[in-house]
Amino acid sequence: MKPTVYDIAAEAGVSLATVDRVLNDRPGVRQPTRERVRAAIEKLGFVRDVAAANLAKSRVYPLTFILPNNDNSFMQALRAEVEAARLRGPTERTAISVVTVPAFDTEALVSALELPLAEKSAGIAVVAVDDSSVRRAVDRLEEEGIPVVTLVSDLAESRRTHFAGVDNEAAGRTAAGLMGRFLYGQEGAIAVVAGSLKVRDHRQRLDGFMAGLAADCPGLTVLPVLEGLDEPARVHGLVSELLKDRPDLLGLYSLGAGNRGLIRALAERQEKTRLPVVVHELTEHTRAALKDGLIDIVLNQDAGHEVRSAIRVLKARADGQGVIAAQERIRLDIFLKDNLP
Amino acid sequence: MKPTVYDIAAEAGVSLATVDRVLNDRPGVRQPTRERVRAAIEKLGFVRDVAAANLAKSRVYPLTFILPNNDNSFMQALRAEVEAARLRGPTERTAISVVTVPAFDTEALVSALELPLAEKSAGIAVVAVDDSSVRRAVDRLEEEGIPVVTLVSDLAESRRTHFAGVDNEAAGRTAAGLMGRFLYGQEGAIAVVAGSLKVRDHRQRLDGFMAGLAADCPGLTVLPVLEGLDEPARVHGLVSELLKDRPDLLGLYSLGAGNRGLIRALAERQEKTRLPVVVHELTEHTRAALKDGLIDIVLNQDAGHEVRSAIRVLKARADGQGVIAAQERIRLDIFLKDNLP
DNA sequence: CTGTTAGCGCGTTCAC
DNA sequence: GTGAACGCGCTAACAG
Repeated sequence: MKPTVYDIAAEAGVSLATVDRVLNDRPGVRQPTRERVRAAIEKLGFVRDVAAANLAKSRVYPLTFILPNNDNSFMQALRAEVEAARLRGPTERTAISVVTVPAFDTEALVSALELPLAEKSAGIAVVAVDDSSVRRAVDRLEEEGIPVVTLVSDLAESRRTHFAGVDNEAAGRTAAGLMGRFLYGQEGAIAVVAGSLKVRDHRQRLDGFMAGLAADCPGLTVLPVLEGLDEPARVHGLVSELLKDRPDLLGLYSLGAGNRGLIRALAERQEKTRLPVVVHELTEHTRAALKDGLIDIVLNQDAGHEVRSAIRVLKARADGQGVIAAQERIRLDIFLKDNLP
Repeated sequence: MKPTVYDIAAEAGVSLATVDRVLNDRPGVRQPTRERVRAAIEKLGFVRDVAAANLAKSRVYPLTFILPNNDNSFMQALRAEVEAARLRGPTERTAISVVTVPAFDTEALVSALELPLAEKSAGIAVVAVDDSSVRRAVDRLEEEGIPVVTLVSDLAESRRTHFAGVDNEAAGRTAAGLMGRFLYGQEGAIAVVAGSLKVRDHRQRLDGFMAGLAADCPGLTVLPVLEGLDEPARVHGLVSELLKDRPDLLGLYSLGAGNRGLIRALAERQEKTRLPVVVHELTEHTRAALKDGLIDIVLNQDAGHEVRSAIRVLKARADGQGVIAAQERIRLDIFLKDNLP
């Protein structure tokens, strides 16, 4: 039989309450007594039943998700996943509240991270904007003992507990690796479309892509990066022009959003020569374009996994438990038309 | 406040025990009473607290994993993951027992699936061999109410509750899609190395590969399949010979195990021409070969995810709960040297 | 058929 | 400092 607190109490010759105090690191126990209890726990191999503890405490984990109000498909999907998780709250003992802030608005983000708001939470998940004021706000929360998980976009050098997102530099390198193999031996130019290079994940993807290309594909050069601001119309304009101006283009890597515009431009393209295209995020539009053969590869991060992972990590941190590291690693999904979910 | 069984009892004007009987579909309640309770549950939006129920029942889920004794890296990893899950048992209320059977031995598998053994289990996970006697054994267990999850390798047309593994046909198609893009426009032969085509997953991968190639790559043909029986030495011999005989070979797809031998043969290869290689399963050896540039792509299934998923599904089925479908989908991981975990 | 009651393993007042 | 006793939401005997 698994030992319980009773067994510990008996073994240590103390009462339940004392065992409980030691278990939860609360004051009111003399050092020697504390040691005796510790020894008993060790000796019997006691592992506390978190479910029972939560029942006794009627514990719910009040969690706060701070999300930007971007309206691209990915952020919509992310918000939908958070909402789905919120609805599962009763079953999972979570009470999730969602705070929406204007995209890329550092000040708004910082005030959402202010202590008074956060204090009611057992943990916070935030799509970070990489800025020193945000970093300070996050660090302060961690110092106060409120665990923070960055979601999708990380915060460099901060004390956040965990990052639930993909390695964007690796994503860029992977795009380069694929592109290089698709265009093996050829010489010429590749175009890159980004949302904005002020956003950390886009920057990282670009860095990874450039590094990968430089290392493995001597013949390929990259045209000046087009910034489409993640807006379909703008992306459409930029890419249309590009395709017209550079009929010799060898490949295209889109590392931001707004791919609806890119796909439209590709569909309108006149030349029927081969043009390998790699984009990010699986949406209704990129899925269709993949099937139609307009694009070759979609690199994706699973928003559902990211949200569920953030919740698991926050809950675990909230009561000092460990997590299964491999389970919390967000992978870079690579989709061809052949392995769509 | 979330309604509890007490609230239901009060609302329906019955006692706790009656509510409990209705909740658990146990006999001893007249139809009208049953209806009243049902109505109360509906009205108050009661959701039962599984954790509390499990606590009251001191429930543990006795789970049985039936695994083959193959000694290739993947099966070793799978067994290690099951062992890790077994050790987590106390925390997750599971009691996992492992039964090891000789690989590809249908009879041994069937007797492991016999009722007497299975009866002590709340659920069974099995690496299936696709055979009608196995199917019958599995179907009988399901009829008896013991949920069965197939792991890694599925059982066609059976009643198993769930398959925790990748879509192998999609994997084959994906290999073809990548190979076709790597070799765009070229004409010539590709070689395929399998373990044994008697194994369902290998067969499916091959079918997918052939179909994909036929559909998208008119210039590429496939040489007669080499069967390496998943043994490194044998694979080494076959591939060495192949590379010698066919210096014009365009690409190589290895859909089985024993890749240690394949990698050795590649390392010994004289010609320095390009030879795209796609293999399955990320192991110590394939990882190293990926880094060294001997192989280009590793298609992988995450054994840890498969095991954890099987456990979640079996637990959920055991008490009639649902699962988050997206979470239980085992994806095909595609690794380049650039996105290794 | 239905109701009463005592736990499951743990946390938390309160007294002592 | 320490302990006894009750309750969290639910199940399982045992009565009635």
